[in-house]
Amino acid sequence: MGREKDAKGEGKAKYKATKLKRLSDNESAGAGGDAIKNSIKSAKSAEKTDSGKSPKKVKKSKTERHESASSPSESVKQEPMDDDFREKKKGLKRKRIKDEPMEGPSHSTATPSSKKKNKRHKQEEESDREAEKKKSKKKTEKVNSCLSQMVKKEEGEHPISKKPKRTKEEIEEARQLKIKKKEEEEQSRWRWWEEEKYEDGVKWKFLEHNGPYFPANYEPLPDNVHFYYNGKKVKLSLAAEEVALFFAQMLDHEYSTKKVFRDNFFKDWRKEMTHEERLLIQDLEKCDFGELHAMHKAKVEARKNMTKEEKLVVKEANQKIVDEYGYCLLDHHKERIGNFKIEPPGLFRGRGEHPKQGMLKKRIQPEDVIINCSKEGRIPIPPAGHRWKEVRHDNTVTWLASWTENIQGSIKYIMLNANSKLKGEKDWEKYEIARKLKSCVDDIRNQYMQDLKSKHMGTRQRAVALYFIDKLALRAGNEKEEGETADTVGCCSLRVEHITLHELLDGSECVVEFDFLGKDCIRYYNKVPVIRKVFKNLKLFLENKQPGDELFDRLNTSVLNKHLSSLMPGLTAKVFRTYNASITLQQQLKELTNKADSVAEKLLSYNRANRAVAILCNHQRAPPKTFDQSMANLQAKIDARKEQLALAKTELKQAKKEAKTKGSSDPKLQTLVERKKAAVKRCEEQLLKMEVQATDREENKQIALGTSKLNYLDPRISVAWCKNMEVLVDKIYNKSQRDKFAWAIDMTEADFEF
DNA sequence: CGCCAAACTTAGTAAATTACGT
DNA sequence: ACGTAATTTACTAAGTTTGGCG
Repeated sequence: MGREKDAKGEGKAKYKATKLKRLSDNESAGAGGDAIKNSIKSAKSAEKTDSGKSPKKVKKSKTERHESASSPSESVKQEPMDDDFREKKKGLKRKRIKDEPMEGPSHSTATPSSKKKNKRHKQEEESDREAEKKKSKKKTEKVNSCLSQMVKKEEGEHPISKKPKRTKEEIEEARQLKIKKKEEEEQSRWRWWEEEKYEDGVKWKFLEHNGPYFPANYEPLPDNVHFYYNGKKVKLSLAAEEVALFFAQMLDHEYSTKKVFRDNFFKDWRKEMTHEERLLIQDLEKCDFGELHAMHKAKVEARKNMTKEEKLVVKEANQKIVDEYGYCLLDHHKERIGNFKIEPPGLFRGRGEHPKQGMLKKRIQPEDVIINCSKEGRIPIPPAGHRWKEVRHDNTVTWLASWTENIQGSIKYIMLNANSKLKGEKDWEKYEIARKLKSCVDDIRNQYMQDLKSKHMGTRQRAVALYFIDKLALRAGNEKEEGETADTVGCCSLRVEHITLHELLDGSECVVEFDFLGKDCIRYYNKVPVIRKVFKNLKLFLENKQPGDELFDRLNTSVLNKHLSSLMPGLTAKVFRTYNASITLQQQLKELTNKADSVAEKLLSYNRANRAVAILCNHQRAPPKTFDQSMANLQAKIDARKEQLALAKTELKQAKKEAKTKGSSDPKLQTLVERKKAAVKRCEEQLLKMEVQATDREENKQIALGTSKLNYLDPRISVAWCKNMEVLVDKIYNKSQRDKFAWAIDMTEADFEF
């Protein structure tokens, strides 16, 4: 699929370096920390979608924010490092822990884990290798018989006795079962982090799966549902009807009213029509999808109103699909697949002002799909009457199947779940690289501070960009093809129109005001005091440029990353995000939590530390639909509780008075006093808890914590914190997060330092 | 070396499920 | 027991980085 590439390079105003200014500031660089002090009310783009070319369109409705004028010089505190992760990525071998107690260069923290592991898993103490073999055999069988087992299991239990309330024993039994299941799961978990890594690019030795799951074929409309054109009933061909229904289903959505969306849809829809249909249907405005829309709504409603039994049937059917297609066998271990379903056809909805919104995302056929698996072992069977596009056996990649999507012409992959070895190992490695950056970040910062004074314009641009990436955790910012995607930028692709320089703003000198749309059209708005050298460079970069010109005209991500990797193997722009996120969490946790706090308070602090990171990384969310409502509810509850507390207090006083006057010897009165005291205390605690909750929720209104938790924060920091603070890991990680971070939970001791 | 396809991570939102208060 | 709110999972778009090729 040829993507047309055209006149984009044209506009690059190549900037001639003017004379070099000697700048005299010598503040040191520093990152991460500052942003935290920013007020929580970060600006979610009011006009998330307003991305147009016109300069500064976005800029109007900024929430006034007063940045703390914290000097950028307070750099992140450095901890002594025991880590010496130094060899090149490629030759990385992980030592088998039990065999050789590991002075392994790369994963210093694995050592403590081995100790613990020995403690915890005495049962498996037969020779490691033997156990391995046994396990894998068992697993293989398990995979095959998995479905039947599951069915059996359910039958075995008390088939959830219809309505009758369950007896205490039954509840207890269920609980026991849960515990048992949990243990079983723990037992069968693949502890890949204790195994040796494969050489170089090899990702697996054996891979077997059932191929992707295809969405059901299109069901034609029932006879009583019609499409009308220009007021006349029109029976559409199957293909055209399917696409019409896609549109009808979106009629409630705002974007079905957008011009670009409608135009794209109509154009693509017409491509699906027969010649006759195309002749007839020329104007979208004359199309009446009313009955299709109504049918869809009725279906949704019906689904909602299904009885318990019906829902159970659906659930079981889904489970069956998961059992059959949701797992693969990778090097003798059963692994969950992340996205085993082929994406169903529909109308493309990009984010923000996407030029391709509304285009038809086509149905994928087996003939479009490439399968990747072992040569030996079963090869997935394509759906009846079909064949695969290709079957290949490439063990240097991690995907099981792929296809090319028709909107952008990019490849989509079917890959493993986050709790798999392949994903986990990579994740671990990511954090090790970030920790390595910790050990040399000072040098790198000194270097780019020097480079700010370089006589080469390119070098200075690189230095300023790096300063932003480090201090503000901006993304690298690849260039994008105009017209293919929404107009968003990152660091290297910033344009003149995205920053405003203020010699003096809100009492701070040298303030850079950023306002641009980043990934997913999320607005980045920030006013940041920078060091003078950076400020002066920026002024220089802006000279003789138009708002639409690139700020860093001598720089792109590839230049930047090449430079970075020369400073430290494995270093790229995004490592700074990981590093600054993780180091910020660690530092904030240290600052905010006390061992003496209650669990609720500790968790609030954890959330706050997490939030500091989310703010740094600009992870936003739409305020929940019901936010104001639920906030009001909570407030009402707090008020009610306050009243109750007041009442309890007067009662206590009353009781005390009585106890005093009517002879303090009366034990009944004494216990009454005690009881009232307890009530007051309980009330106070509950009130505090709710107030804490309210604070937490309010502060979180438009901040998304999940993204940083899942992708930027070294889980070992959190696990170590839990150990130190005696907080259950379950309190901060839910089930799937615990699965994803199983490696960290298993290997991390309380003394872990990022 | 620049360009582009490939591969993989990161991202927000919608749907589904579970928890919770009445 | 039931309806609502909160949480979790599913989904897939949108980034970054690498490496091969002309």
